[in-house]
Amino acid sequence: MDRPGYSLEQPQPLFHQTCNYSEDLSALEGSSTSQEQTTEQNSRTASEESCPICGDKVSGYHYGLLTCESCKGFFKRSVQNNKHYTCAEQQSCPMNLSQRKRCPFCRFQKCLAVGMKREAVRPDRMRGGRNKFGPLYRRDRQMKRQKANTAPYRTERETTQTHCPISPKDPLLLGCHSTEPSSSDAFNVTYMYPSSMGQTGEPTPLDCSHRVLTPPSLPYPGTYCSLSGLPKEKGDFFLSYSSPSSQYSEILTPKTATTSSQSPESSPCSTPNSAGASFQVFSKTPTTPLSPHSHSFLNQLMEGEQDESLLCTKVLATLQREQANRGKHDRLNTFSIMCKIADQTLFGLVEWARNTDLFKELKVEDQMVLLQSCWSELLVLDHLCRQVTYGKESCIYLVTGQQIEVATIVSQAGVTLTSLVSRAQDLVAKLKALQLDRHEFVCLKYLVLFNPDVKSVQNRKQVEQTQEKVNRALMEHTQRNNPGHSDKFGQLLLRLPEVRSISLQVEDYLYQRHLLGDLPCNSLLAEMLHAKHN
DNA sequence: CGCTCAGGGCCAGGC
DNA sequence: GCCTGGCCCTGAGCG
Repeated sequence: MDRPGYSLEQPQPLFHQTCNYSEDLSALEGSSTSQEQTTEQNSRTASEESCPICGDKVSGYHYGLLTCESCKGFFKRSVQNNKHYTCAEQQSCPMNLSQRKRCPFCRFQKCLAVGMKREAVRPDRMRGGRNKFGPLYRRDRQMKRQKANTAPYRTERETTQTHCPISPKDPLLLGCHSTEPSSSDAFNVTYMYPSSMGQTGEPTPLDCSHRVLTPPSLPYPGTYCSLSGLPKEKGDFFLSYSSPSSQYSEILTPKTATTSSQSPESSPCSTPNSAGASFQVFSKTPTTPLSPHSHSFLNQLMEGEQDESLLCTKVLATLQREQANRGKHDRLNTFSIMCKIADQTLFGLVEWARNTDLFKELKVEDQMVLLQSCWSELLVLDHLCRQVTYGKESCIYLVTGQQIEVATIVSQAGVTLTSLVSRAQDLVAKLKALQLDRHEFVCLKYLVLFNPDVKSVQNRKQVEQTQEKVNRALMEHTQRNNPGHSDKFGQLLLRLPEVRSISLQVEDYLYQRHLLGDLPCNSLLAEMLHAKHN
């Protein structure tokens, strides 16, 4: 499962990515005033940084982040002219100075993936002035200045010890610099770090310059690390996802089809599509051209896909913040960490849904009831897809890039959890056998989301029509791309009741833990559980 | 009120 | 004829 740009031989520690824009700034010297220094630092910062899309020289902030002049122009033209590109390859074309012109599709996807904002392109084409991101740009600069000012300290830390700003004993968040597992480890977890982590693990809103996004999210294996906080008692372990402390109502309500002024990419939690690369492992991506209709519709469905590396970055950053805010003796236990991870993932899924054009066409009330109905199924589907994509047969692959041996979980978890794990693994095996590809996975997500059978949906017909449309697209896609496997479409649909069943079991399990007071309050996960049980 | 700087327009060059 | 990308213009916001 080699992936371009990632060495399997030389695992790098977490947060090893350095921020090249600031490394040498500490060496600034002379008699300049602090203000002059700042200006100089800023100009050097901008001029020395490379464009996160193509690596060219950055010319300033454009549409949300520091980019080169050419990507600025490309992005502007693409948005202004409402371009719809297609990729002749596997939607994972290399993007650099010499190859950026080859595939506008991948270039545009990367623009979105690194955080360029469509809404920063003015619909009225008015010239001049400042956009609404001004304050963000300023904050970004301030943070970079801070990084620049602390460069010597940071560099020293990087080379002497862990790169993790929090407790070096933190089992889940610690970079695996310790090469030997602690003897008290309950589980050994193979760490596979994302390359896109910032130095501090705190992604700044606009600072995408130190991210390596495409090929994205291609973690590399690290050394073994411990999960010393793992269950002392059976059942103190939960398998899948996590979410942030944001309030559900806040997340869901602001956007409607007509009032939304933000494009999908504007959301701090949206993770625009670069899934093409994330799914390279399938390599069974369409080789037969689709009909223009289903091709464009499928592409539309794919557009809002989350980028795994960004999600990973966000989840890790949230976990680190959480741990950093806690005392040395107040560490999150494993179950809480898993809940946080699930909470973050769920947050990302809600963002995904909210940002899809089809979903935005629904009334907010319908959006809410649909999400409240299917959130756990989306989580399960997401988990399954991650396993199909990255997971080894005997391991559970977490969104954080970590792997946990199934046997270890089974040996230490309670009955319910063991059952959940094995059911999920069975389903993973079936999906692997079916050679699920990313288009199919996305269609399944839509089918789960647009469920006309949900009670109290007001515009049932609209939901039904969307589901039918996706259904048709999925059927056409599977028929075209699997001529020798005429029943793939039916087989895929047959997996959905299993997903549903597992998700109900997950909900029950979580609710039980919630009643025991194990579930972190103030989480989207808890809110969703409450919404359903009320 | 002048300066900054990010978005828009223009246009030569390349394909 | 379309796309690219470098350069310049514009003007809101800030000090």
